[in-house]
Amino acid sequence: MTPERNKATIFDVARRAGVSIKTVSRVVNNEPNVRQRTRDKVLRSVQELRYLPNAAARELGGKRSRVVGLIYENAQEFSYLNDLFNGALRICEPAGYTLLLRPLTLPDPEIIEHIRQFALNARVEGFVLPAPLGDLPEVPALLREMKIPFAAITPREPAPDEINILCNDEAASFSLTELLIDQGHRAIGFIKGHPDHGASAKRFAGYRQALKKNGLPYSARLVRQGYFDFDSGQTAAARLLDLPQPPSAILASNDDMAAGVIFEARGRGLNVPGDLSIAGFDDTRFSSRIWPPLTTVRQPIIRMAETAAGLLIDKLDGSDTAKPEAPFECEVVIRESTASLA
Amino acid sequence: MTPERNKATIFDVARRAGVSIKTVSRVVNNEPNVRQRTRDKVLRSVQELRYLPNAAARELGGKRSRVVGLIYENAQEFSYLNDLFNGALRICEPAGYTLLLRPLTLPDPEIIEHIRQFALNARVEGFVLPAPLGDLPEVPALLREMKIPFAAITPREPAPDEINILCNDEAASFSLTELLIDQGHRAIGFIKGHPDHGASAKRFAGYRQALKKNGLPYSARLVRQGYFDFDSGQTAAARLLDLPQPPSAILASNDDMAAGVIFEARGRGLNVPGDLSIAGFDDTRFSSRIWPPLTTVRQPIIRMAETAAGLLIDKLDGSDTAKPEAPFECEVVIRESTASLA
DNA sequence: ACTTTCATTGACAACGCTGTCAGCTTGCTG
DNA sequence: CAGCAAGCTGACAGCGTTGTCAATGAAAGT
Repeated sequence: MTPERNKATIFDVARRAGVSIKTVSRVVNNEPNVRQRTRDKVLRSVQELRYLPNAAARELGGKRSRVVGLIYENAQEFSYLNDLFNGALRICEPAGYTLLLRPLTLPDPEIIEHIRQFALNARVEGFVLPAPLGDLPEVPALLREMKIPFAAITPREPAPDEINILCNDEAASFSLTELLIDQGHRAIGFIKGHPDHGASAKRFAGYRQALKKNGLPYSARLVRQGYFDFDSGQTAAARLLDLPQPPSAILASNDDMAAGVIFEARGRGLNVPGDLSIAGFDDTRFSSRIWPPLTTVRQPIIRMAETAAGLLIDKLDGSDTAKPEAPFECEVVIRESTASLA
Repeated sequence: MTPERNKATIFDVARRAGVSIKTVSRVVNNEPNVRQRTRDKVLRSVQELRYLPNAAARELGGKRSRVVGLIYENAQEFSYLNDLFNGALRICEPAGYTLLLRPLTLPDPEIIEHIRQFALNARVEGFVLPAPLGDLPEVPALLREMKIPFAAITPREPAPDEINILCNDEAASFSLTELLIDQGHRAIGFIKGHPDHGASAKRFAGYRQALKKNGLPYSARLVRQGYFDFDSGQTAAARLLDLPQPPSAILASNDDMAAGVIFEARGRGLNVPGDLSIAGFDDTRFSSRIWPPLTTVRQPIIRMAETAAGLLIDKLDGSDTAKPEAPFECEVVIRESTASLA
């Protein structure tokens, strides 16, 4: 347990293994054309000396920084960001990549310049690009111009030649709406998400399809525009509840807005779910911690982030297995904010 | 608007300015002993070429990585982490430092090894060490052994020779308790925080002092151990409310637990704050989004993180102005979860 | 056995910066 | 005006890798 500082260089390893530094380099980088016996010798030497390649020298010599950037909209739900980061980190770290975060505040007229500076300063080799950044046309455009590959997480429209991580938002929204219909609800309010997010349109589409399939009329009066934040959810709910014939259930495009709906309902003395059923999307940290706990949809964000980072690294490492991923499955989580119509 | 890639090296700058690369290096690093005229010439050349020093070369040549590490307990409240990161980043980025995050899951018998590996792999020059990591004795011990300076945020006991960022937890807890007393509450329940957090003891101390100063008896029956998570808050609340003479107000040592208290109270059909006043600590994202919105205490975490990062960088840069910081002020935020006793 | 080919290995020059140290200026002292 | 210190500047050697290319060894074909 000597507290020895990381000291050994490639020369030490080479000498101990009786080979040249170049051979050590080959082994460490998993390059071909090294005899198995030589490889073993070197690996043993590496282990014994606890050799760790010097990242700075590696970058200077070889042009590869092994830095993956994760840019995100700062207004995003924290638990989403946390999952995103943890998932990506779980892949990057063991693969010897550094994961760098960069929050962005939208709207930002200079966003392109910010990203460009970040990419340059941090020598980012590839980006993980979560929604809604992948939906802003200028961001993918910039990255393509800079020839930096990226993995987009739930982009509005998947870019060919790039990595795309999708999930079946639409199907989940469909299921959630059907759940409410099955519970006897006929007038189901819907609060749309932020128009800049690709997910918004998909969730709305799922809602409409479920109505259609179940023979319920679509009424524009029951649909309000929201922006994924608490306040817009509350406002939209107020307007829905002010209708002469208010809905008996409200489906919000995310949990923050659903929390706003609950807030508004309780403020009016309404009983949830007795007087009003409420459902959301995302299963954020507090979805199960508010009263009543929220019926919602859970995305496997950690796994999506892992996959994004994994495919990105594969691409950076050149082991290009370019197989399009199947969409991830969202899961409806039924809690107590929804109930059968009395 | 040429999309020119970052190309210029120190040689290009030197040639254009008609000086040696060493002089450019001096100017870029703000070293002394450069005539003002020369400095200007170089700076102009730097600007014209949009010169950006190559970080890898800098580290390799100079032994300085300019990496600041932020390690944290993964179970921490997301909004706390988010503020922490944003605050630190706001200082690190313009100062030319890279801020690297590393979540840690506690308890972890190998935590020391994990931190050591991270420090070595990422060549971390200094750490920002938020609670509760600063309270684990082995963590500061390791960093001292590795001779890596750190800035501890709200550690249980400030380490001399290190940077300590404090806040007046105790005074805030005192104020919050007095608020309840002023509202007429006499039986005030208290839910302690996780014993590993230094803040827990301070918050508890403030509670006791307020009782004492106002001539109220301290009753151990009204105090329960919690662990900063929702469930422990709910459990503790259940036991307090089961008492033959339950409290009319409950003070939880953080908002997660306070949310648990609300959850439990509502589950029992209690009216908040009519039948039970509830207050928390931290002012997390959902404190104002649950019903009723929570009376709580807000720490200026962003500013604390900024200060931590700033002082740390000063230390790393050698501009050692070693002035002990005054504690930051917490602010009591009064919302609707507390009310006067009828 | 004698090429030819390909797998394996090594020597050495980058990579772009900082540290060291020596040399040149300048300004001041006596 | 010599002498000296302090201020300023530059030449050059690393720093620890990877890329290039040449050298060597082994396998395969004739």
